[in-house]
Amino acid sequence: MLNNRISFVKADSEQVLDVIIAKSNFTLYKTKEVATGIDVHQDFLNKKGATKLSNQIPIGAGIFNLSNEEKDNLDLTEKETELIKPFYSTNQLTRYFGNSINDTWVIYTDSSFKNPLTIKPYPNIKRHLDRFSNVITSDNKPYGLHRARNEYFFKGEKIISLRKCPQRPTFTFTDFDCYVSQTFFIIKTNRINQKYLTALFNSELIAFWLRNKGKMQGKAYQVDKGPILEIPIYKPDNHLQLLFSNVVDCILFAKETNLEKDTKNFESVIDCMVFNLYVPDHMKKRKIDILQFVEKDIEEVMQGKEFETLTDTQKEQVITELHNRWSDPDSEIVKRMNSFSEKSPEILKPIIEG
DNA sequence: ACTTTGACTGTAGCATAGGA
DNA sequence: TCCTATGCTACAGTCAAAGT
Repeated sequence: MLNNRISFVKADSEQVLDVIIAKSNFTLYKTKEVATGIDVHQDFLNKKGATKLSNQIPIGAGIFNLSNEEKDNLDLTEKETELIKPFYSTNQLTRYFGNSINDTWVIYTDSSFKNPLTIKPYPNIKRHLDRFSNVITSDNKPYGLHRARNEYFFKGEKIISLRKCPQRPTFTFTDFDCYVSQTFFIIKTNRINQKYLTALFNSELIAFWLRNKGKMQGKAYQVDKGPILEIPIYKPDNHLQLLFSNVVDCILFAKETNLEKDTKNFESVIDCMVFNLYVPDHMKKRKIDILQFVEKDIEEVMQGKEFETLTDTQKEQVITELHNRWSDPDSEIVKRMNSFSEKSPEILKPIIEG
């Protein structure tokens, strides 16, 4: 019992969870595809540290993290700039969308910087860190981060997962270099469409699973590595992954361009598409399956093209048109979505209302 | 030697009490 | 009645013990 989580699950929910788990056909690799963020230890000077340094340096001064201004003031050489990486927090990383414009940087020194000789080609960074040497507690001091992690995870396409989510699980798709602290986990895989996976993880169905089978801290989701690895992932065929990916593209573009601040409509459709993936026969029998209608709408509106290949104007048109269709109370999709609880009291209702 | 995670600390924002 | 002080809570961020 010692290392197992205890969960208290209502009887009707238990049955639904069994259905979800039975659908799982994909598992993330424990070390190759999921990792925690950087353990910086001293990001900015805190009160205790300032006292230790005889209050010669103000509280809040950057140590391993730097503001734009602090970074500029260091007058770094080109070589030194290679060590400075863009650092992101919850300010930039939201559900689905991450803003690539960062306001904080990290001096990304790995464990090789435990050897003081390694810092030689970086004199300005050395001078900066030397000012704080008395407060740096890193295993890799004087110049290395405590845990730099495998840099592979911070680069390119990946999903950033917020560890503590007060409202609902928060997964961010990013395609730019993105260095984060252990506030986050990083999921990076090429075995499944990562935009599809972002949609799935952000969905109501997975939130339901995490509430019951994951870890909670009061009302907050604590999405640790264990729960991430145990999420019952269903990997559909490429065609369906692409369908989800196109809807995610709409959300990302809308959030990026502030086209439509509220993308809740698209997110709800994704929630329902996920239901359809996990209990297709059940929904079809009750005439509340929606995937076929979503597919038809997307095909009509995008005329068989991929979202990413459209011009910005076309993208805007696509989003407006889909939004119109998916918020029209007379459309088949919306009618079906609104009748889930009534038509499926034994499966969908516990998820939606649980 | 490195990773995970429970528990701790700090703090923003809100509510309430108390004083002018 | 209004303003300020204080307390409370929820969330965010930090750290080091325990685990691998």
